[in-house]
Amino acid sequence: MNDDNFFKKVYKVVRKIPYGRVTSYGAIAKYLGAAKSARMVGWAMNACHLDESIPAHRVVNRNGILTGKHHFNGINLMEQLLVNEGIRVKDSKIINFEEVFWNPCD
DNA sequence: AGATTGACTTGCT
DNA sequence: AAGCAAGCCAATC
Repeated sequence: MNDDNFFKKVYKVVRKIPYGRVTSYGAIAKYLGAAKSARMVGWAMNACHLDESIPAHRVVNRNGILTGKHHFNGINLMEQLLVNEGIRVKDSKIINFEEVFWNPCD
């Protein structure tokens, strides 16, 4: 595979997230075989600003909370995007998280 | 070069 | 039930 780096793998998975769906850092990390490396997923997202094709707003923590919204252009942007995709977000938290959750293994 | 932080998660007490 | 600690790897100070 051309994705030798953890980051590359993360990017690939995140890019595969379907519209109107979200996933969690742990789910991605776990899918990559490093369940404890959820932080690295976050780091990858931090660098995702270099790649506009990565829907980082569709990646939240396992609680469905938009923990990384502070890293976006605007505090509301992330929440706005999710709501725009039909995801019910309230106070930086996804209401129907289980409904919109997307498992990379699927 | 060593220490600290960071968009997290899981497990034990 | 709630709080604290450890683990992951890379980047920054």
